[in-house]
Amino acid sequence: MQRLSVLFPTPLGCFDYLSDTDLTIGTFVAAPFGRTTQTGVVWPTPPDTRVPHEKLKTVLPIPDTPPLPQQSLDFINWVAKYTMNPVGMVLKMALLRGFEKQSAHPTLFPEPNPGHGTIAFSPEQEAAVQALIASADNGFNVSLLDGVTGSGKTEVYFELMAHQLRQSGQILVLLPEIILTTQWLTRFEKRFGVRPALWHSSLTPKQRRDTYRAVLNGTARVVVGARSALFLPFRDLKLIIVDEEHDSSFKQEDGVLYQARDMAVVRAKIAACPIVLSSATPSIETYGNVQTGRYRHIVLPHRFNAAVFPEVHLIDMRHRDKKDRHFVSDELIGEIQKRLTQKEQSLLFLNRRGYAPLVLCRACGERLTCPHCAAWLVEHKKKSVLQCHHCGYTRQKPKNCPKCGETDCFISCGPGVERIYEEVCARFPGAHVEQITSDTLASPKEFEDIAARIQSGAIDVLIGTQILAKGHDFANLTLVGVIDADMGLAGGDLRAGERTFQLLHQVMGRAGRGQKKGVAFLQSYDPENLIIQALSDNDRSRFIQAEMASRRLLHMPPFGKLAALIVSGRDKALTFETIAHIAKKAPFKPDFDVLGPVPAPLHLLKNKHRFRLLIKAPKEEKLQSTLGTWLNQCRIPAGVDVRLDIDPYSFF
DNA sequence: AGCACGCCGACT
DNA sequence: GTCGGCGTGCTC
Repeated sequence: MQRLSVLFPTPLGCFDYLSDTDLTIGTFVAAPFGRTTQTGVVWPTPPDTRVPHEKLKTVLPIPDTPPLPQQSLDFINWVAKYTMNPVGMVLKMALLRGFEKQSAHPTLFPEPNPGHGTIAFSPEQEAAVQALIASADNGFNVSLLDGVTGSGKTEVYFELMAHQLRQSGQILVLLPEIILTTQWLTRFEKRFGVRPALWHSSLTPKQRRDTYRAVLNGTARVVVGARSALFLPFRDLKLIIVDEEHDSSFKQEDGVLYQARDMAVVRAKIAACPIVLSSATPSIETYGNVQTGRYRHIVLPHRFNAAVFPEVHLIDMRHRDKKDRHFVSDELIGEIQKRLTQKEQSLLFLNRRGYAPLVLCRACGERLTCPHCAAWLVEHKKKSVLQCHHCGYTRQKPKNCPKCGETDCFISCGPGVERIYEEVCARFPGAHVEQITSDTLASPKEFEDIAARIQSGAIDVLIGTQILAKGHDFANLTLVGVIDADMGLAGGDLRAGERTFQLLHQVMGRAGRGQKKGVAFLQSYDPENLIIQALSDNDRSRFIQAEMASRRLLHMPPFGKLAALIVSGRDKALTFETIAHIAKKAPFKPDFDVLGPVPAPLHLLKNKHRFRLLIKAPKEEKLQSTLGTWLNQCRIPAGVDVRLDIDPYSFF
């Protein structure tokens, strides 16, 4: 009888069990746990001899299932330590509920053929390909593939994938969920003759199971997925690609908080394989790693087919007639008119769902807010409701003001996509106008349908949120209008400038992807702002230099480390007491700054009061161990939740 | 994390 | 008189 440690996908840590047969580390087992049987994994932690032998129960291995590879175990342990989460919670991300049973007719994943649809490269692309291939067999190394929109980055990394496919092993491609679209897959299929294995949120349970198994037994050679694909149990990983590496959706914002792009680099290191980060607007962190020489820089400076980045025009909204109630300026209206005449398409971008972000009483000024969050209710005219975008709370628009009782007194303030839609429809009654946001689209299928209609020319003006910013090229789209370029800059968190630059750059790049030249317009109330200026001059290096300089000055990433501590609870006083107590016990060290406590910008979320600390430390600081020792000295009362966000991206 | 047991308020 | 709220205790 062998005594062994078993880890479950729970925050509990390892439990000791017995086994009749010798089980290797990583074996999946069915273990009696309490009154149920749970699936766990034989873990390399030494068994705890203090647990008396007679308490131990016996596990059985799950039949016909290869063990979790050692590299997966190492990765899970590493991520747990780095993000300061229980190992079991990280294991939970690497397990698939219900994978134990096998499909009667499992989907097979055909081998992608590296020689299928080879294409001719520009000299620039060829050089990039050669540079990547030259170090492909040198074990772990990181390359930034840095190329403007339309420069052919995808084809370049496809070629590296082909090189790897001619040898052995598996390849992981991470994409932001939103660009896992037919268009990307079509390109893959053209190049490799088959579809890759996919991993994203709308797979069916069977697809999930089959894919998980195929990754585990090595028959899936190429897996393309959103961030969670990083935790799939690859048995022989030989290459990782992270496309759109700057994309903020790589940061997981609930449960275990992690940055998939950074963890992908760690995963590659564990696999001793190369990793390529690809972007037209690299993140400041990645750029920092290029400057220090940790990452190699491979540049594709030109658009393919001689297409150029659209000419950008700033529209200064400060000089408008005060009586003008429209949100789309006359200049932009004129440009749309031109496109309609020329039978070309226009895209208006506004990163705000609904009709109006705020509804207030004309009589007393009362703002309608969510009863569970410190947030305004957003008016949705189409569904004729008011909605909280943070917790989903929905209500009808009241007849009377809850404060002063006045009847029919509400005014809608500010624009959302629906309102721009209404305005454009009113201005161009004959045009085909369509709005696209996450709440007008029920499924990826619906998005494909709309994309096909855009492609066919059935739509003249598109109005949408960031769902439109990436993934699809529309050849006849020649005008992009950004309704509120300053929107993301408000609030001023650490990455506001970076996010705005990346998002708007990407949106503007949608114009002129075909043969015709594109134009972009930025409506701004702050046209002298450095970010807006860099965008309008299409001057990325100016933006990067300014951002780097300010981060260096403030000891912010990548020049220092950052962590956020968020304390939340139903009882406001108790929650504040807890964070005050934690703040008081903060270690005193040179350059170790604890800022706060402050109420979180969303100080009430889902009926929980929230306070924050921001921790700033030098780059050399062993942040996790310092935080661990510190928090171990703090008593956390029941009903209060303390979370750590290492390398935070959001500050709400 | 789940899921039990265990004591105090509003309903048939 | 019950149904059910969530407080704390346990899982090898």
